[in-house]
Amino acid sequence: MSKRKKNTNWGENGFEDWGGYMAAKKAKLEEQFQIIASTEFHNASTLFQGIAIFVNGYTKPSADELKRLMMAHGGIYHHYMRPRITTHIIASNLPYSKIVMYRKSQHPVPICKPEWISDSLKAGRVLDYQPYLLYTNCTETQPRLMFKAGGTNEKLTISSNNGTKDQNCLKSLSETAKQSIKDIATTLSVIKNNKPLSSEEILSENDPCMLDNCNNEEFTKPNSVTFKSINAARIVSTSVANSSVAPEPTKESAVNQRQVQNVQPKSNHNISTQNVGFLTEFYNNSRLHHISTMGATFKDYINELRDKSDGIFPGLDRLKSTIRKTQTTVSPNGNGSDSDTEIFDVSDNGKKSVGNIVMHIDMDCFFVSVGLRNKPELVGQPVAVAHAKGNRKTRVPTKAVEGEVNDNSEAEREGNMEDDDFGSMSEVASCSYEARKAGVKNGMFLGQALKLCPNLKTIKYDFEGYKEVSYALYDTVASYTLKIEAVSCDEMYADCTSILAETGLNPMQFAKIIRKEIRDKTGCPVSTGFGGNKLQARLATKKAKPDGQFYLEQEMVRSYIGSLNVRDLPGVGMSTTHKLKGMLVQSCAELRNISLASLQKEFGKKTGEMLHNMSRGVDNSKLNLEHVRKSVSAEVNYGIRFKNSIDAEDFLKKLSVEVCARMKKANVRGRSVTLKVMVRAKEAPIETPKFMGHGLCDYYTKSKNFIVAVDDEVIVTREVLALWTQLQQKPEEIRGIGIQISRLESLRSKAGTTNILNFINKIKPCDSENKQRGCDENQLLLHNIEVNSISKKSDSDNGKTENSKNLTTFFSNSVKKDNLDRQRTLEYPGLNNCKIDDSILPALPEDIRNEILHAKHNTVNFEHNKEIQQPGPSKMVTTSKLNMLGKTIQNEESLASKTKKDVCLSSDNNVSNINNFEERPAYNLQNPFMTSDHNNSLFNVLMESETNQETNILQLTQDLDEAVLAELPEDIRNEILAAKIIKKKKNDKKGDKISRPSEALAVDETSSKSSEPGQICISEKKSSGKKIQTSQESYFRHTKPSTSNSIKAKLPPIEQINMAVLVELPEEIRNEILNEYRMKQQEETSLGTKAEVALQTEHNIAIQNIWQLCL
DNA sequence: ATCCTCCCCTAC
DNA sequence: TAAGGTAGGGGAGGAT
Ligand SMILES: Nc1ccn([C@H]2C[C@H](O)[C@@H](COP(=O)(O)OP(=O)(O)OP(=O)(O)O)O2)c(=O)n1
Ligand SMILES: [Mg+2]
Ligand SMILES: [Mg+2]
Repeated sequence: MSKRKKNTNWGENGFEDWGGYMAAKKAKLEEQFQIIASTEFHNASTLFQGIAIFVNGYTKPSADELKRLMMAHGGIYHHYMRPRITTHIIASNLPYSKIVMYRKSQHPVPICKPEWISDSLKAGRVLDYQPYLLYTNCTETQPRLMFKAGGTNEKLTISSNNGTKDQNCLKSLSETAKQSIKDIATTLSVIKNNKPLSSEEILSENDPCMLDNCNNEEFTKPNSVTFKSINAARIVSTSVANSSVAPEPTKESAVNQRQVQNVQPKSNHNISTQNVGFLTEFYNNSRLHHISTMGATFKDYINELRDKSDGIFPGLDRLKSTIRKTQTTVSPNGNGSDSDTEIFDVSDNGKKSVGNIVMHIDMDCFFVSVGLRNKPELVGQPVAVAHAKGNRKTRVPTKAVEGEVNDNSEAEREGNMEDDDFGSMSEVASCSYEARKAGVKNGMFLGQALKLCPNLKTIKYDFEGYKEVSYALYDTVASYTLKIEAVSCDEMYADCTSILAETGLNPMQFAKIIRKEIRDKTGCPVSTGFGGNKLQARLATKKAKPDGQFYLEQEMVRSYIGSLNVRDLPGVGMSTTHKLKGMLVQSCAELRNISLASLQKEFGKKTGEMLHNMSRGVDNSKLNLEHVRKSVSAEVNYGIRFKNSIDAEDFLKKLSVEVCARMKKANVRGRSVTLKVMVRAKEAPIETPKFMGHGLCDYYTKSKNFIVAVDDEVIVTREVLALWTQLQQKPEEIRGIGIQISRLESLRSKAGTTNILNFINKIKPCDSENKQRGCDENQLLLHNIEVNSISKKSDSDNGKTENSKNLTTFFSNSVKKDNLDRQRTLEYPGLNNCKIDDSILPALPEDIRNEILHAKHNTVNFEHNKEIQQPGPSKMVTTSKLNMLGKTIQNEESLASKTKKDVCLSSDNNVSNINNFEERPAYNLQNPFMTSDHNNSLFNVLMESETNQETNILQLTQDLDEAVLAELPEDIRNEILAAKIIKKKKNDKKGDKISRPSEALAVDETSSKSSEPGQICISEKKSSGKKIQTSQESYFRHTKPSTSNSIKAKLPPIEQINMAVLVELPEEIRNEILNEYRMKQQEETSLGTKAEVALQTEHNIAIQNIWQLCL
């Protein structure tokens, strides 16, 4: 087992600052979102008027869906329990402790199953909730746990009360099942200890047993109270053979099998992609996923509140009236000694009318504070939130864990851990201020944290709790103002200028009030900072913490900020700090001594200026009040272990579906998809230091553009799989996968391309080039080549980033390992430098082999050879042509070959696009081989294509379906569409009647079943691809087939035409299309069929309106 | 100049 | 064991 690389790069105590890693990624929300019905809300129903629900925990339908249902039918949805306001709690499963809690609350409300909502909806009236009460007869509808005992392999299974067996239970218990375990355990625990356990703890406590075999040491712990309790609770234990345990035994990876041998009974953690429910399980447990999605949630939430705002701010109004009352009762000279009245003493304020006042507010050690709400005994102690308990090094689990807290001081950990052995590699999400005194920091490995603070207690996550507290936080602030910029789930900026002006309070007074309010509502401490701008406010918060407040007044700005370390400045992280250190700058005061010019030279124009300004407390940025999302992504870099490409593709599909679900949820579509894979670095061990982590990796990205914004999972999945194919990575080496969608367009009218203004604005004034292209059918072939790029970087555990060259993974995978160490770089297509072992050639696919052989014989020097010899500053290696080949050049990275690493292949390297993706025959057929002018073999292929070009084009356009179109570069696609219109027009003139929707504008007839109308996906690639196109253009310029003249096409309904398509068209063509529709509309109008064009979505209505304007 | 793409860096 | 995600700002360097 290799050790983590030391963080030699970053002196200081660097490690904790990196948290041990570079940022990594994950993705995925509950698959439950897929069950969301596409409920339409056109008719304002008042079915649920007067009902205000709070959804607790996992439900089906999901909380999200319930929220939609309530809002659509006149009900109210509360994000957290609001005594006296919430009328019903909705839950499918609730831990006993929570039920008790709710029942003993001052204003108990019924706890109903979500079916009450859905059934009421079905019935069209609000049904009596009595039959839907949760736990009136507890086990009635709950699954029952079947604990299979005996033998060495014990598995939990569940059987629901109707007797059907959960097929997946062996691998991963359903949410409800887990909940049931919690419930029972909680109940019994309450009975035994007279003290309820939190659901998180119980679940976590039992997780290893639930998800794994039950020979887990955890299970044999003498004090495994909860588990024994469960056993006592009619949970049947039965023995299950391994083979029957794993529905897909073939999915056991080598790694897992090894583990199976080491750890005696077979491991069946739902912790890698080898397991069925992995994605959900992972996301359910990923703190980073949770804080990310919660961050997005609250940004949206603020937008939503602002949209719906009636301009009334209850909190502010209440405050104002309180102040008025106080003013009348308290003497105006403000000598009241009582703090409560002092707060409202406004008499001294207002004299110094400062400018804007920004408040920054941030919960103190958020996760810990939330977790400690019901563990008062731990307040004041060093506490950390982490998944593990820090017992990794404990040989004998002698320690009795009383469910709740893990007191590590009593744990018997192995004595001296090596310097770079951190013990538990579970990460500390948040730690209390007591722990911070010992040097513990957020993001640190638990093992290291324990070294610094042996008394550290760990507590479990409570994601539901975080969300509730966050909502309370946001609602509270939002009751004073909506000039809020959400930063994260525990943090925001608010412009308090008007609040302070209206109330007459000074910042500290207001801080006291709002902090108290938040603390009362949430039970968690919160700190606030005030200043003249965001920067000052945030730095003030730093001083305020913990549980405090601070107003950084102008006269203090300079001295206060000067005393700070540069690292304290927001935006200054490890890298910047390190660079500054090299400039002998440590404090902000020292930073001020560096000239603006120097800073800009070192860090770039804007960053330099930022540093310059920040060191002086200057920050001109405004609060970002209207947040607009620019990308949607999902990635997982944990637990990724593929045994074969089926595994990999399977996961890619799931992840694709996930990003699509996120797009839909965010009401956006994207025009670009990027696949990122993390690949085990050659020198990295197969088994990562961190359990199921990604370890030291290289990573590759590859992207594709669509012509029209897309959120269809079929399209996205297909493209992602195509990208995956092209990346040509060994599935076994993959350690992380990410899919990002960018170039978003909002489906809400905002500023997408569906807006007529954008439509018009986007029309390029100079379309001469467009015309030229529109007429040049040769481009069809020329452009029909995917030009993608692959980039690679190295990612190391210690966060140090080493850039490396691109790799032809194909070769890297094929070539003998020994050769890999040498720089048998395939400098493509300058293959004269290639050091490919000839012995591998026979193993290559014929076409590739031929290509290589041809290339090798070609000794012409390419321009890029010069570039290769120059150590350029570019760390990026663009390998467009190679990608098209489906291969990447692999330049073996070595630290010694820094210059080689910086090779930048010029983009006139060409490559054929050998893409065997079986679902796209037409595409493959039409893909010419691309080549440099010097590459004869490829040249010939190209010429061959060219020979039949005209025919091909016609075939292409005739047989075109969406799948094919999807693959085409944007330009080509436009041309095809345009050509079809033209053709159609010609045909029409000959007598063909225009009629109904058809394939013409690409809304495929063949795949419309799976994809939404108007979604057209087109692959394209710019940047490096452009050069290729250019060279090809010159190549084909001599051939100029007439525009298609035998294309049959019908006019699709207006609503199926996406504006984005039209926008891209040359004006000439666009006008023709518009004319067509004018004609059509006249026809339809005269026929009275116009009404048939019933548009259902807002989107389409918008489009229709646009058309009304156009026509 | 200004755009675009592919990154790196940062924050929570 | 362990759950290393996600979004945005901006720089480099090439295309226009
Ligand atoms: N590396 C990190 C940093 C933060 N978080 C989570 C847990 C934190 O509680 C929450 C909020 O982050 P903060 O930066 O606000 O940190 P805390 O709230 O924990 O402490 P502070 O009092 O410094 O705000 O985000 C995390 O999981 N991993
Ligand atoms: Mg915080
Ligand atoms: Mg925070």
